[in-house]
Amino acid sequence: MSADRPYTYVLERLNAAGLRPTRQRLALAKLLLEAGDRHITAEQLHSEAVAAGIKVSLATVYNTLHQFTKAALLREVVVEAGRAYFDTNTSEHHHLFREDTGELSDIAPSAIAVSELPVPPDGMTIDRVEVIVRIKPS
Amino acid sequence: MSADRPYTYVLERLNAAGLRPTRQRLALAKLLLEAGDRHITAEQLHSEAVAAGIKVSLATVYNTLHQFTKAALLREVVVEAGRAYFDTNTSEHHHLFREDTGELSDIAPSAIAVSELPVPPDGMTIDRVEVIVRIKPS
DNA sequence: GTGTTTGCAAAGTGTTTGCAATTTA
DNA sequence: TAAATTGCAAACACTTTGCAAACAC
Repeated sequence: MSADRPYTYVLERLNAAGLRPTRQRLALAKLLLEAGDRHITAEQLHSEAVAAGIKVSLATVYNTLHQFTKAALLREVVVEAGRAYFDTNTSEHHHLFREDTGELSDIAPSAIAVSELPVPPDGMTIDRVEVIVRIKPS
Repeated sequence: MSADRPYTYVLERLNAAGLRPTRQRLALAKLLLEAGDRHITAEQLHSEAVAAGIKVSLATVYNTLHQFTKAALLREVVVEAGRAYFDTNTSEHHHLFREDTGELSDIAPSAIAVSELPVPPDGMTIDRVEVIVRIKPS
């Protein structure tokens, strides 16, 4: 959410998804989308929101994250069993995951070339291809 | 664990990891490694073991899976938040994941070419590169 | 015998859900 | 006012842990 398109972008997406622009959703969208590309868990976002004085429950944060994901404002990334990360970068790209800290960052799609993808079985289509580069202290 | 190396392989690995070849560990190893490449969750393996008349608790299955992973008999694969899969194929390869059924299968490393990997930050090394091709009904 | 392993049940995580109260259009 | 949304607490699925009994060497 850059300065020159204040809420229009979010409002459009919410509207397209049939979601009312409530106080909580707008506040969370602001936290999520104003600071550039982010990778965040529900707990982290909830803490941030509370710290910022936004009255919102963890349950609503979870609901909102999933609604935003469905509305294409976010993308879910699975790197650790038992923790869901949400990525504000919804364009095609890959991930670098620091196993010691749980820190997740983007890798530009151009930085990794994936070729010769398998042909999916009949009646199936490729939803997406994820590349996760896992790094750890050497 | 093929017919011509009955328990030697498992015994060696357990030994190398300082793990005693107990009834439970040997039985689980047999289930895991005798049937070729498998992708299995702790619950699934526990069910199989119980069905096969092996007396083992779910806690022990979890412990054993992690010990086997540390001993390089298994590899853990993360494809879904909140569920851990263990792969009996420990060599380098990629995965095809059916999002509707949770079914996981291997993709030969030769089937996907990953190039131009990013250089890890200082003091970090690439632990591994995972490619997950997610498919769903079209 | 001594140290390891097991099993149970309890505790822990992260996430989802039911429902009354609140808010939005 | 009608329908959507929220918050709480309870329920959930999966996983880990503490500790006494059982087992391996």
